[in-house]
Amino acid sequence: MTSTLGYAILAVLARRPRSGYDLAAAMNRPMGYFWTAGHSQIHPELQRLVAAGLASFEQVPGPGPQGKKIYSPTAEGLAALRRWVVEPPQSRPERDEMVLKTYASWVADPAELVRLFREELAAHERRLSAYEKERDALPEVPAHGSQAFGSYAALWCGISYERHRIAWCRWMIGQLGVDR
Amino acid sequence: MTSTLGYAILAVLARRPRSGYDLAAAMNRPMGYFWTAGHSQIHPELQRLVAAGLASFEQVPGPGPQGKKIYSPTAEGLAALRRWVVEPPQSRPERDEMVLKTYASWVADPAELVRLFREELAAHERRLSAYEKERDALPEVPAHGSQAFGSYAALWCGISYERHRIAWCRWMIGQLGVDR
DNA sequence: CGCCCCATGTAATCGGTTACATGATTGA
DNA sequence: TCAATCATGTAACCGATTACATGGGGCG
Repeated sequence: MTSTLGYAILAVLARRPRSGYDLAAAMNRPMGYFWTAGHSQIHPELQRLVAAGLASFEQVPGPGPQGKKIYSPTAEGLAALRRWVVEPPQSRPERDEMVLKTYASWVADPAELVRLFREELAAHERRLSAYEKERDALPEVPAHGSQAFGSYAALWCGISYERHRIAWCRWMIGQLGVDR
Repeated sequence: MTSTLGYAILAVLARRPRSGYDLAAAMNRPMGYFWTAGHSQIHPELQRLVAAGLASFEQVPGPGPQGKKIYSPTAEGLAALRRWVVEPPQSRPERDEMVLKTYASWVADPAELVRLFREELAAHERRLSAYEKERDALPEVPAHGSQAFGSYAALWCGISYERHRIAWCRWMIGQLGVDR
């Protein structure tokens, strides 16, 4: 019906109507952990959603040349989101630069590789702390059907991912340090 | 010096010189697990690498209108690859459609969600088996500095990732099944 | 003879990023 | 009055995907 970006926008608007500006801010953080979009992508997509009858807006006074527009999903937009959520995801090809470097790591200097993976390890540890802090601000086991459940489940995935990545970095550092 | 695609190509050619066709095949499997490129992307990039002095080719007879071209990295190309491997990766924004669906899952039907995550779980279990099979074909602990080390370390990451994803799917299925 | 695999290329299109452009409100 | 923040948009560019285009070699 619409692009994945369109559904990402509907997913945010379904939680609370807001302006394109606030939408861009939400897609920076916290949603930016798993989906990002700049305002130059969001504004045209909002126009398309309105044209397709999936979203509507209310013009209210405020800053900016023409005031601001508060967007909401229409009933049709909400129904489309509900359908899209349970559809199988379209597989997009993986592109992981760190794994690519690892694949070619046999040509590189081990000491430099250890430095690289130590930096990577520290970055993932920082992200893990940030995720855990956000999770601890949510109810222990949010009821399914509540917005908090969506946030909690996404954070669970992020925390698990960072732990996997941390374990990998530690293993690499151990391997590279062993025989030298 | 060149694009990430260029380094991906150099990483494959550093293991063994080959034609653009074989390069495309390698980037489909097994390398396609973490980096992909079609032949329509590879051929122009090879021309750029040659123009930049990072790769060279030898024309040999074979099928195709003008025979085939076997590409190799030049000494300069290998040096560039060695430098690139230990540089910090340029952070590309995450885009995970499954997590996006999860974030919006509070609007959807729980029974349909369970079906979705069961399908996802099965797909990750299949991939895990494939990775483990490939890993078992490699030496137990490949010596660092050998090509097998790069393959082994990339597979270690893939296996760890699939396990993380499997744990997440199982947790989601458990959560959605509990209270109904 | 026809089909599949090998082999190399270009063109059109699409999603996303960066840069350009404008202007109102708020508060120091 | 000046700067930061709020606010909305367009244009240029870039990487990647899909489609178009050509043709040789091997095999049934």
